Amino acid sequence: MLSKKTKYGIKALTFLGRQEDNNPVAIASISKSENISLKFLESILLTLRKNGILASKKGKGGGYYLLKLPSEIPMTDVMRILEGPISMVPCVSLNFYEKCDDCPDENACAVHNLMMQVRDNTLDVFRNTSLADLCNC
Amino acid sequence: MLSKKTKYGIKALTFLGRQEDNNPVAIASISKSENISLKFLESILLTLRKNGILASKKGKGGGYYLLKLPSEIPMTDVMRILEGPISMVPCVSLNFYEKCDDCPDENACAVHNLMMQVRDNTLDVFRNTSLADLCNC
DNA sequence: ACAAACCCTATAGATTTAGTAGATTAATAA
DNA sequence: TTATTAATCTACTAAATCTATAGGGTTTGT
Repeated sequence: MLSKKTKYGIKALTFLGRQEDNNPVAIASISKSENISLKFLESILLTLRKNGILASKKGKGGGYYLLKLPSEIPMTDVMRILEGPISMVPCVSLNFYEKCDDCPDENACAVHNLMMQVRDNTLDVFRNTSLADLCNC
Repeated sequence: MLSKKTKYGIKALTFLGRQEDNNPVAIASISKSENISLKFLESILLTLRKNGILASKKGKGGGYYLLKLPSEIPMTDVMRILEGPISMVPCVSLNFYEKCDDCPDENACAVHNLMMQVRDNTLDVFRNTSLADLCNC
């Protein structure tokens, strides 16, 4: 299941991507528009900023804005930052690999081989989708 | 992330599917072979039985066995029983649909549309894979 | 009698989803 | 220059839910 953190994060990014200019938008403004708990959204935007997706401006007239063009933000990046690994098991993860302790041989593991396929398909979707694609729908 | 419940369940099913005959196999036997906590496995096999995948026999020589041929058990069924919905958000789920309370219009929701694609791809994998496929690897 | 599944309860730990309180920074008005 | 206000930032807390077991007793078939 997708966490609300990720869901809200994507919605916030889409909201920012749909702005005409790229001026800072206050958290409260996004929070109201997208029905997201303000303080929760605050922490989500913070992690997006720390990971190079967003930038922020403090003080009056401040807020968050995109660091790149929506077309230059692939959903793989967003998903990995917010949700973590894209694969359903660590033993097939590209960026978060971890060996299973209960599994003597990965290549003989039914779960491993099945989840490889799922990962490949899911990865294809995220790789071929940028934030810009989400903004136009 | 795939829960251990699902992972163990698939491993147990694969183990059963690889048996030459379809005689009952004791939980303890599966537990040892696949390195799965006995009591946890117990509850997993129980839900698989209640959902028509497995049958059981009590007493001496008893255990669990498959109700159908491995080739007749699609992974969609297994996943839905053990893991629940295949989609990452309830609002794109076929079998576990639920409306989002924060979302006024599903068709305009970026998350919704993205997750539809992911669901379709994942579903394809599970639909085209039966337990028999997992047993041969 | 024994061996096996069955069933019920509890629980420690992790994760998720926030809420609360206050500090810091920057623009603006007096 | 100073005060005010609007905003982000930081840290702590907390409720709720989920996960992965563990324990113990019951029932049923051989």
